[in-house]
Amino acid sequence: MTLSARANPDLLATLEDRGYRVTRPRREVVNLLGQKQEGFSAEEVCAELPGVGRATVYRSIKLLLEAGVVCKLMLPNGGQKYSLARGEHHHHTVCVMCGTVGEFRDSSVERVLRTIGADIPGKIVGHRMEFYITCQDCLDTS
Amino acid sequence: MTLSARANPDLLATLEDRGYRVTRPRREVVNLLGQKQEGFSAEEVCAELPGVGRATVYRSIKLLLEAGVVCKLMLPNGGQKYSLARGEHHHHTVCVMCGTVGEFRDSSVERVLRTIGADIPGKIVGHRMEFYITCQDCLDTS
DNA sequence: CAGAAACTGATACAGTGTATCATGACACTC
DNA sequence: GAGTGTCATGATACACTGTATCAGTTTCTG
Ligand SMILES: [Zn+2]
Ligand SMILES: [Zn+2]
Ligand SMILES: [Zn+2]
Ligand SMILES: [Zn+2]
Repeated sequence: MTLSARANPDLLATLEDRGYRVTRPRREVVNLLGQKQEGFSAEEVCAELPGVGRATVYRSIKLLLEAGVVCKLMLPNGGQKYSLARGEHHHHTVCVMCGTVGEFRDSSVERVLRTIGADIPGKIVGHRMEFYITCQDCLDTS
Repeated sequence: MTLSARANPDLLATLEDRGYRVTRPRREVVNLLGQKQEGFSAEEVCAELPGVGRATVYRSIKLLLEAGVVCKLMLPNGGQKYSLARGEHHHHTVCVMCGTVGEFRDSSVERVLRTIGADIPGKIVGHRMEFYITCQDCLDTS
């Protein structure tokens, strides 16, 4: 298994490559996300970018999601967070105490998932997997 | 892997055992859910039970969730559905076309997940996993 | 049957995301 | 560098799912 740490992709270039215009609001969103090492919520981004409309923040995140450079995480309570996708297919851990997001890759999971997928009737179009944890910091603090 | 098919638990008895009162609204909710073989949304239940208040429907589903006899599913778009939990730990498939929910168990996944969990710093408190599919019916129809 | 405790449901609220649409900014050509 | 078509913005309103409140009702226990 790989606990990740790798360089951020150039989010702005990703948008440009996909034919979207480079605008001030998009630059601001993308710059902010580029700093964020942990997961973030859309509202959090809105709050930190008062110069960018809420709708635009949501739209930008959606574009980045579709481009595959941002991923969406589901929390146990139904909430959602986002996280930069640095590189290849991976999955996430979320601390249920503090919300910190981690990332990991594991080829054996993917292999098992492929095996299961072969037994499921119909066509697999994707999968989701998250670990809910109490992170070391939260364990230490309590 | 096991593609499931098994008897429904007695939902009402589950609530009773947990010290909750047996009331008409709860009976109605529980009876309806007992029929539902596929996933369902909370609003769908509300619509089918005009004699039960919306809040009560949500509250009842929450109690059944906590009791572990109902599970929550996350859809790719962030939506949520629920499904009866017939028996032991399992995971779900959701058709992205028609929304039909399936269920499967697989011990090798769980084994791999335990292995990964051992490498993740912190304490694992749960996990989530869903397959998104296009089901056979939807494939046939298109 | 009486009383305490739990439950209900109408309503209002909260959180997250989307639709609308008039206005403004971008990129490209000349 | 100005002109122009198209795309993007953001204020607002809306949609959806779930929760908080609270007066009034039902259930259970004794
Ligand atoms: Zn995977
Ligand atoms: Zn933590
Ligand atoms: Zn289907
Ligand atoms: Zn599992």
